Amino acid sequence: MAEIGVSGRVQRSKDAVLKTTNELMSEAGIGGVSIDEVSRRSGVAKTTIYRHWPSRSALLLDACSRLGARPDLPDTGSLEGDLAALVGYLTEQLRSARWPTILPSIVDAAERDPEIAALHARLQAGFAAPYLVAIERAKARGEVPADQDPGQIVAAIYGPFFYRRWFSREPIDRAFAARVVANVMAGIGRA
Amino acid sequence: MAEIGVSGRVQRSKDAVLKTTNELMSEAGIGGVSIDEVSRRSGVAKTTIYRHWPSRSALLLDACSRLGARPDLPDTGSLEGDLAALVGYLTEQLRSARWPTILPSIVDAAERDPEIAALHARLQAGFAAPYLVAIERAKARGEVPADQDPGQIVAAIYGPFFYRRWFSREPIDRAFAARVVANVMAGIGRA
DNA sequence: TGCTATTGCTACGCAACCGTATCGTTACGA
DNA sequence: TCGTAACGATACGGTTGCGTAGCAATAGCA
Repeated sequence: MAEIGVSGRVQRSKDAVLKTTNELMSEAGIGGVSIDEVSRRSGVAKTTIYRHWPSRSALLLDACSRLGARPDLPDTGSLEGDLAALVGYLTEQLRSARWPTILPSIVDAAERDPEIAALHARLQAGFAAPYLVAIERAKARGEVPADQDPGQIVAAIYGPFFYRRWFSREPIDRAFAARVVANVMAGIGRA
Repeated sequence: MAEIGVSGRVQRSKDAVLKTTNELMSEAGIGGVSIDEVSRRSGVAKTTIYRHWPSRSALLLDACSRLGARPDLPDTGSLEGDLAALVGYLTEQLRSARWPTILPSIVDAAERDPEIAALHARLQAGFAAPYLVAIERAKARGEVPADQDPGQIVAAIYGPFFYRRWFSREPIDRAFAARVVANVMAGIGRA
């Protein structure tokens, strides 16, 4: 009987496959990942891969679902402080993390594949969550008018960052981040 | 001698191929376009396609380079008015045009393919241009402080729209558009 | 140590796609 | 009308990828 320990043989194989899959995704996009290549690179036999995932898309789904790293929820006492912290983390992630390279693939696939769309929605919710928490707290403190749409604020923050990262491809530094927050705060002030 | 008229035989073939390529791109993404399928759907023989484009990627490049429709440059006399007009056009495009379906593919490919990256940069410049013109005019009128970074403003506008369209997938209506412009104007006021 | 689940290896069959070659057939301008 | 450029149809070779099968090797628990 194979009572699978946390680092049993199965786990080691799975980990190796998932790691290689992630690397390949960031190098070649989702479309550039093939089981044969994952097998070659990871050293795990193709047969074994198919023993753990029923199909290519199942593996990709699995690998993608492990992407979003959550930031610690900051609680500085003011919305501006919380946003500054969150945005600093985002700036760092966009510079060094691996998911920014992969996300466009997911967005593209989500445009047509409903399964990927569902996955994307989950990731998206994870991204937005800490901002929504910060905004709700600010509302509770009376810092933000109750009729303000939180989604609008989140869009005003993430939007410029994502736009720069994937569309205009301009650099994203602290000055940029600070101005995004300042603009958002100005917009809230006048609501 | 084949003096190619505007609607010669060659042009008809090319047009049919490009049209089909565009349809396929919006249905299946760039990665989902194959020459065989384009040939089947368009009725143009594969051989003929290769007579006009040296390779698959050449065809895709060509098709993608014909994407961005330019809006008329508005000139309402105020930045807010110009932005409202431009943003109204953008809202309409995001709802009904075909390029929003295709652009994620381009963004994804641009992440790795330098040729697509160059194409993407050209498209991007076309998108940003009318906004930059409006901002420059506003600066000339003294409506916007001269030290304001135009790129920052463009990001503050496009960002939320693109974020909603491809990331949060929330609806984009006139109310949303109006609030984006209002936020931007508020941010400029405090610069 | 021995038994069993798990893995590796090799080899398939099948499909899709790229890009080329050949040759007969059409459209169209001179 | 007639000649040539452009096109269509078919076939091909090569590559890559998916997913499966069969069997030998191995690791790890009992």
